[in-house]
Amino acid sequence: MEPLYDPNSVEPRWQQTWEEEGLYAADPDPSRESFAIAHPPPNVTGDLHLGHALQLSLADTIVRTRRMQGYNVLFQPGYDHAGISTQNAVEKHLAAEGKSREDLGREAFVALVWEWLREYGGKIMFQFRRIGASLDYRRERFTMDEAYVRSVMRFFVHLWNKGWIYRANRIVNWCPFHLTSLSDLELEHREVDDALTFVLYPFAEGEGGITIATARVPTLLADVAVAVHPDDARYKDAIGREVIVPVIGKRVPVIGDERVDPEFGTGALKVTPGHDPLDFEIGQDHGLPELMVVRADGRMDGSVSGFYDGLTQDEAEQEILAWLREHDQLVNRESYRHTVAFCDRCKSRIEPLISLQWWCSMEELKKPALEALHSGRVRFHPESQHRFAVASLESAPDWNISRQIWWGHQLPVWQCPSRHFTVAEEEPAACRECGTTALVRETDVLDTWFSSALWPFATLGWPEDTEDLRAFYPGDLNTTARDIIRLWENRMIFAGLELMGDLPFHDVVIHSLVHAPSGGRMSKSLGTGMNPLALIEKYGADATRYGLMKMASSQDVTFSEGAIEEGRKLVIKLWNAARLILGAGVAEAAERPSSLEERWILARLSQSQRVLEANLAEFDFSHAVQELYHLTFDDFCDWYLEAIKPRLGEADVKATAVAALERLLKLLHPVMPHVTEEIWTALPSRACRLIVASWPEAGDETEAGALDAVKDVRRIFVRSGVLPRGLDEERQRIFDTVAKPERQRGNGDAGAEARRLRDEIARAEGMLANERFVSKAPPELVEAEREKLARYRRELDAITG
RNA sequence: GGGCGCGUAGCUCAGCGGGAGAGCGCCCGCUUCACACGCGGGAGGUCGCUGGUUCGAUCCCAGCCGCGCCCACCA
Repeated sequence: MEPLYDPNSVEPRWQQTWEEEGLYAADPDPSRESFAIAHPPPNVTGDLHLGHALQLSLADTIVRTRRMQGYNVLFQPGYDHAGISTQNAVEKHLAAEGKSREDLGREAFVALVWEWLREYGGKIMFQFRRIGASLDYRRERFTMDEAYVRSVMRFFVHLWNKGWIYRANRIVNWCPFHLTSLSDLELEHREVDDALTFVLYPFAEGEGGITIATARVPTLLADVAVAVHPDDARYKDAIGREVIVPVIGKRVPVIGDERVDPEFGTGALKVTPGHDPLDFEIGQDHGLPELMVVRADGRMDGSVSGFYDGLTQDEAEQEILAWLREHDQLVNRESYRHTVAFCDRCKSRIEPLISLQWWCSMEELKKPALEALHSGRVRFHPESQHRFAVASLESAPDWNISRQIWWGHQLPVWQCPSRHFTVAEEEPAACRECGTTALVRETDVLDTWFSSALWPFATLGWPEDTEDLRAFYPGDLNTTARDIIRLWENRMIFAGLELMGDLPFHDVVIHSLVHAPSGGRMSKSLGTGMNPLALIEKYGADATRYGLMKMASSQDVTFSEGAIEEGRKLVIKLWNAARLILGAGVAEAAERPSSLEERWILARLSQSQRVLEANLAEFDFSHAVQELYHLTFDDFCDWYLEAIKPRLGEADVKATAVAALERLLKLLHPVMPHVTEEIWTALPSRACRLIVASWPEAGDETEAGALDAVKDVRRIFVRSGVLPRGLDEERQRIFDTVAKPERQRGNGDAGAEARRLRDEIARAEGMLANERFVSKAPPELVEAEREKLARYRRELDAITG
């Protein structure tokens, strides 16, 4: 074995070998229990970021463990077409050439996206390979594959036939750049400094008027009422009267509505149902019309009001302010900081507009999903996220499934001139109602998450009844970040229950979000991103996997390179330990312990394995990984190897060491697959690749504490410089091999340990002298304290003689 | 405004009712032939603040203070 371990030359070699030898491959095998993870499909135009790397490391660790445990494992890879995101990326490219998608037209633009994807898309799978993710790459799927499109169409038709899809005018979040509606979940809210303008609306009859406060002056052209709280004494008499909207001179009613906050502004609200969600609701309940004065592109529309057609909103605002000043109706204007919605993809300010959209009713879909969540048939980890998933599903509003963009799954809806809808998976020849062949397809595309919802089974061939589906559905686990629980997790759950009649998985791991060292969110645009490939190049994939998993303890975690450095240390340490054991020549692997330390390390391996298995079962990756670190460093290397080093020439000692190393490698493999496989090939007894070797049976742990007494003895010696007396032969030997060098150096602070013991004795005596402690504390605790006291006294005697 | 979470050694984090821990960093000593990518030792914490429960609280409860993320129609 090479003295120096170079992950960059070893790791890619194994990644290639495993894949070429078909060890990642999952094929239906009725003789074995299956274990399936449909890995979250990244954006096809995406790049590997830390979140992916973490997510992959966690899932791959579970996957590799399961594979070794004999399960028929499917780890499903693929991409998402990612609607707006991808369209955006391509449009940016176009913009660089001074073109827009309108210049090309829809068909040419979509063709360009495909072309662009062939060139720039799909890079991320290479990066997935580089981190060692054991996905079945033969099965790569894309949410726009021909077969996948059929699944999506089937889903839509299914929902339509159930009567759950409908069309309705709603106020939507409109992105004036993308010219599409966005769901609430595609927004980003930011604080903005605006002006709050106080405008007088004079009464139509008589003196005076009502002053309203607004942050969006131009929309007053679309006002249809002024609303006040019904109990607001200031305006009690105004309800039922009419006021005149400035500029346009229109008479509108004053209405009472409880949704008006009397504390805000003047307590009077201008009602603009066409441009504000709250106003829309109020308008609906009061039977008011919905007028619009802002166009889809964000500019003013004069067709209704007769004013400012084509002006920007800022220009219109200036015009209106001038008019108000002139007529003495501008009461006040103050600076105002509030949160405003922006498109989370292009950062344009959202326009609330009324638009005709397609919706999917959640009423029936969410019932079985909620039942599954409540009963725990599907469980989110940690528990707090389970509660969040339940709450967000319970309150889930109807799903706006249409988007007015070009890249995506076009709705399978055709309309005839008589406005009949024909919904079908394939293009119909004629209108289902009137038989005309003059059909026009709906131009909207589906929300990206509509297709994502099918990921766990569309990738297996649904709606066909495939062998893959029977073998790998339902799956087992999904790993994701908590920001897409509502977008994706909940939807996969109800889609799976509805279409497959079963859950897509029973466990959902909500992993940590890794923040930049500066504390904030990691994001490329903020310049706080971190490239995992750079880390892999610097430290190796094994170390990076280790480090990321070590960091993944609580819900938000600050990135620390030290954790990865620690992983690197562990890799190197393991490598050198293997060199020591295997360096003396070939030997068989057999557990033939003949001494205390040998029995001890075998017991420790079993004990540690149980801890590891328990940690993984709870998806506690951070502790799992730390257990492995201490097992390897402290116990295996610092104690066991140091103790047996002088006797490694003996056949039985070496055979046992090789056997112990084998078990250690198996436990480490799921976390650091490459270095362990590399060492494994040097073992004399290997019968197959480590990646498919069988997971060990945890054995007897009873000897795990056997060396503790020796460790204590050594500690006492090192600190006091005094050799304890009365060691048995076994301990004396271990003491001589491990602790002796210290004595020869004459290191240690003589008497320090004795002082420490005297302190301990005083503390224990003090506790036992406390009557309330002795009488009220649990008896076993008191007894334990007595035993400690006795032990400290014995240790002190051993030192001082 | 609501939800979730976090404040423990210089840094990143464990521990969560009975003796303050790890890794990194720092200091001291070691080129002992697996590993200086190493070994051994050490310094360094009123466990955010204030109350409460308890014989006992870093740990449980309440209230503050600070920080992060997610969500939200106060115009």
